[in-house]
Amino acid sequence: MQATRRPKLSRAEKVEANRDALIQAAVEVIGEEGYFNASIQKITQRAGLGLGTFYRHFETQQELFDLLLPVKGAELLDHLQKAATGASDFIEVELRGMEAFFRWARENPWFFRLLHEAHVAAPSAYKRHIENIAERFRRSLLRSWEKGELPAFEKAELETLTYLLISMRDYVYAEYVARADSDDSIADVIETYRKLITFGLRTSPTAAEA
Amino acid sequence: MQATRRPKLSRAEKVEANRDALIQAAVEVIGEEGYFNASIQKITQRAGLGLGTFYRHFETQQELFDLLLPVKGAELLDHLQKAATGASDFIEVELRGMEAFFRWARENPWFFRLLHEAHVAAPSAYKRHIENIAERFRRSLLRSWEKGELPAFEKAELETLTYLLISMRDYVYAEYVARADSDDSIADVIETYRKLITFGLRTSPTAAEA
Amino acid sequence: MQATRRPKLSRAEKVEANRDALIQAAVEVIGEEGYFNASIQKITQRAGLGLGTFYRHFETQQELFDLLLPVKGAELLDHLQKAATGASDFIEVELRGMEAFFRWARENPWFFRLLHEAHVAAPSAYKRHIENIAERFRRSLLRSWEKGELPAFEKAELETLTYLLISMRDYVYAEYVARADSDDSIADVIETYRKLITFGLRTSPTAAEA
Amino acid sequence: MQATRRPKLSRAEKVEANRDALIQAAVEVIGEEGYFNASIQKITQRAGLGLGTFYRHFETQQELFDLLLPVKGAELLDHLQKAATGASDFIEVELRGMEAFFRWARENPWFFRLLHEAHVAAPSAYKRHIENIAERFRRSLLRSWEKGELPAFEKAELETLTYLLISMRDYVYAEYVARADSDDSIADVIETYRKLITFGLRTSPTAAEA
DNA sequence: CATGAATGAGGATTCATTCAT
DNA sequence: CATGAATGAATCCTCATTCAT
Repeated sequence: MQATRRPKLSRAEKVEANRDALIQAAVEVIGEEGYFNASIQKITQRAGLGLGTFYRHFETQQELFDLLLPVKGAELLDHLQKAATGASDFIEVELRGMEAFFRWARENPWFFRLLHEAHVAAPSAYKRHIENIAERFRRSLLRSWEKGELPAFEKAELETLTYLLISMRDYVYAEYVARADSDDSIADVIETYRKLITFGLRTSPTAAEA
Repeated sequence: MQATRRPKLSRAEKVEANRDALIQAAVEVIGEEGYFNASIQKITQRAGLGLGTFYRHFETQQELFDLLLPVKGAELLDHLQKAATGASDFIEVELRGMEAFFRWARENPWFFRLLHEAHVAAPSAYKRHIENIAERFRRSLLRSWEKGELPAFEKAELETLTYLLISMRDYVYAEYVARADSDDSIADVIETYRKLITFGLRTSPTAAEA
Repeated sequence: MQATRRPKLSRAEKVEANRDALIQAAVEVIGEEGYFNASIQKITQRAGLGLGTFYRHFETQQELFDLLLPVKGAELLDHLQKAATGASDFIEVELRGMEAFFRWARENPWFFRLLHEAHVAAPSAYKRHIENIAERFRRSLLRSWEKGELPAFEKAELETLTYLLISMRDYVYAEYVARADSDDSIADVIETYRKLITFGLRTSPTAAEA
Repeated sequence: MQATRRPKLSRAEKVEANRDALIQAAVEVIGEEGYFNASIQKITQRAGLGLGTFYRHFETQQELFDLLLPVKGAELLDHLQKAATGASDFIEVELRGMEAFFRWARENPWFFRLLHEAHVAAPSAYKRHIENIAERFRRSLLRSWEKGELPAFEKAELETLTYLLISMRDYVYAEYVARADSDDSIADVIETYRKLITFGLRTSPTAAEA
């Protein structure tokens, strides 16, 4: 808010700012061209820094790549955390989180490429990120299960359920990005998702809710 | 030493054989080391051919990469086609297909890496492959829907349903690969999957089936 | 002598010729600028070849550096071999070899830098080369010793003698290079060397020869 | 904690101390890793100073490198000076100097690498150092010659003799370093050296001494 | 004077692609 | 058609040096 803080940056703050600039630049370059084409040249150029500066902050290119998803993923999860508070049951939590994610993804369009290519370009980071997500999901599912919200499943099945739901969600997210223009159609996708996780394929809602 | 039919290869057949050898070699190298490390050197070496021969069959490396998933994916789909015949409803078709896939994946361990890295390394091929799969899925779902097997959903929702189910299935497949050793645990994963798509999260099976 | 053999170079001969060109180019660049400044860029440029061609012949820059002294050293030793034949005693062998070396060094001015910097830049090659030289020296000394030409020394001392003589010779060589212009002064250096190894410091020639 | 004289350092003394620390650090780093790997980073780190401080004392890295051998060589020569006093003839001076050097080299193990790599990394310093050594040698030889100790040589030959003897001595030194463990074998090397410079190759000691 | 963050020139190496044989 | 030698653009990384604090 205070517009004129710029000259107040101390030495250490500038270092930190450069590091952040490099991370943000990397994230954007990867979003546009993929990990493979994200040369250090391109990253430092976009950050407005000299090539050599990169190596004052990261030992290797891979070190940075392995950092991006954890850092940016944590920012995302923090953001989603807030959105979910106050939801009554698991499905509501899930659908609210989805909406919050959509808003966030609109501002951070590089995120999907960063995430998906990490599977190949930064596998350990990818696993860590998925595990972070799964962890929250798992806890959320467990709470619901303990309240009796998941009558069809045994406790031991929650683990598998976690990953099945994450997989679907990932698809819905991808669709969201693909159809970023039309808010209508994405609403339909969410609704179909809601029905599938609520009632499954076979049961007619009316029968089940009866 | 055994002459075994070698001289029977006509000129054109030899060309075809070399092309196939390159495709198979590529698929194996990628399975072991990923697209990024699948240099043309390595591919031609494994195919037992000269480096330059590659360019007799493919204009660029990317052209081959873009070919692999469609070619190998089609082989897979042919294989699965047969397994599904005779199934009575959608869920049975799906579960039978899964089993058939597991058998096939055991013999073609390179497939998952080929598939997943294609998302990054050969995006157009990836999309085409997903589209091929979706096409069959969609038709299968439509048939079921027409028979009234999916009472909760409208016709327009089948498209979304297709991708949601593919996403989950992909996860189950990945789990299968990860746990290649233990057949037990994978059966549990399938069972959870079956319940989720059959009844959803909320409904207790007994209630629904009643 | 036959001026028009050039087009007769077979495929394999051209490869060999390129390899030789790289070695010769390296040797010259090192002679002029030292190992440290002998970048692959410079070497391939002087050889009239593309940068990448280097790596078809040598795995790394160090591999080439480790090759140079052995290769060129062997050429030198072959050259000296011939010059020594027919000499009667050790000292005559030594002095004749020196002259032959001087003639060779005039045509191969890069040799000294190649040799001396190898101590730092290619230590293993350096050791091998010194050992090659020592080997011949040692044998030559032993033959003389067996003929009673070295009355002051026991057999066990020949090893040390070998290296002491090599050290001095190296200096005389270095002087030769430094004074490449004047043939007179180098003759004086040789003469002083001859007297030192013949009579030592203390003995007057006349007394000893009496 | 112990205040030991630290506060006594004046401004100028502190500057001097830093400069000395850099020189000593450089000498040690070079002794361990060679000139080529003696980055300014490493040198300043070992000196316990900031990287930039280097440039308060030396204009360039090369300037420091060119300083080291002269500085440390002078320290060595001062040390040897004392050892030689009282020797009666040239050969005794020489052998006493050798022993003194061995003792010094044991405490300053970095010296040989500093010296030998200087030939490549700091050629002008190398020449200056050799010249310093030669200067003392030359004077020593001249004194002996004037006393008639070198009957076989004319005055003009002393120059060459100087360098021949330095060369051999250098070899004996190198051997000393290589065999740092065994005092016996080094004594044998010295003895062979003594005989060579005393009697030459041809003369039997008894005959000559008769 | 001391510091260390920033810089970018320079160098080794890889690999898709071309082309003469 | 098959081959593999030659090519050079592109990339990562190092490190001496500069300069603002």
